[in-house]
Amino acid sequence: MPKGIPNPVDMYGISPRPWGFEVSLVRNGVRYARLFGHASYGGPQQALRRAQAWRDTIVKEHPPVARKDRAQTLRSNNKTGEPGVFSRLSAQGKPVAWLAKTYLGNEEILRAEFDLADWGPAARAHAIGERQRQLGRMVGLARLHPAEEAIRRRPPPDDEATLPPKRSKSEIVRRNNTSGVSGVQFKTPRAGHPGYWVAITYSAGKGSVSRSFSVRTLGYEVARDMAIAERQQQLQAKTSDDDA
DNA sequence: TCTGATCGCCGGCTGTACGG
DNA sequence: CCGTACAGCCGGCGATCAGA
Repeated sequence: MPKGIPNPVDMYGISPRPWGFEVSLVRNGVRYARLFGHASYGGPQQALRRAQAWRDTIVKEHPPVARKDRAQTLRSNNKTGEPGVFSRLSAQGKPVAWLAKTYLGNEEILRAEFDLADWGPAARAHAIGERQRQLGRMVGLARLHPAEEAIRRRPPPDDEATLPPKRSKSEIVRRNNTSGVSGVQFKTPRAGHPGYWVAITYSAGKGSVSRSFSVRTLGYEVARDMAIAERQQQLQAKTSDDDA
């Protein structure tokens, strides 16, 4: 998707990633971003639905500013101190008239001009008053994306609870995992060796703890099951340490 | 110990709206 | 018609973590 062109409605604020989806929205200069990995949310479809649900809550919690408010913020290039009010100069650089201008939409731009020749020094005040009347016709919120308003009106989905909860990193079985259990590996140090099962768990700042279960003494199945049970214990020790 | 995957964070680029 | 601000989209960097 090229830059600047809005995403399709379903994908508003959502960028596909090789590993999942990224949601990124900006409201009033504040950025709201979160990542939804395939692995963490139980597959591409579930990750996308989680991403869309989170995007929708952000859209609902942070509606765009009212167009009327936005139109009244003073810009850095404003010279008159009054948004939407400016003067027209003659070829010699002398003020000829005061103008009030308000952009209501593509087809409707309000303009009023107060010539100094007709109004004298009151022309500026008239332009300011006219600008206020013009703002009275400006309604609605700033348009951010074709999908934005529809999302804000949409009721929350009722099936969100049926989606699987987010999994922690240690629960994720990686694509290159060969045992089917994260943190559990089967190792054969050399040809002819019957091999052994290893349970290994990493904790930040404390390094890894691991324990091996020999196939020669326990048998393949028992060694594997014991390694899986050991991994469970390692995860429990890790999370209880985190709580402490 | 090395390598690769996940993912949090940040900033650049660009289109649109709007003032001048 | 041009300049500016804002917001969306995109991509990179680096930390964390687990597999090899």
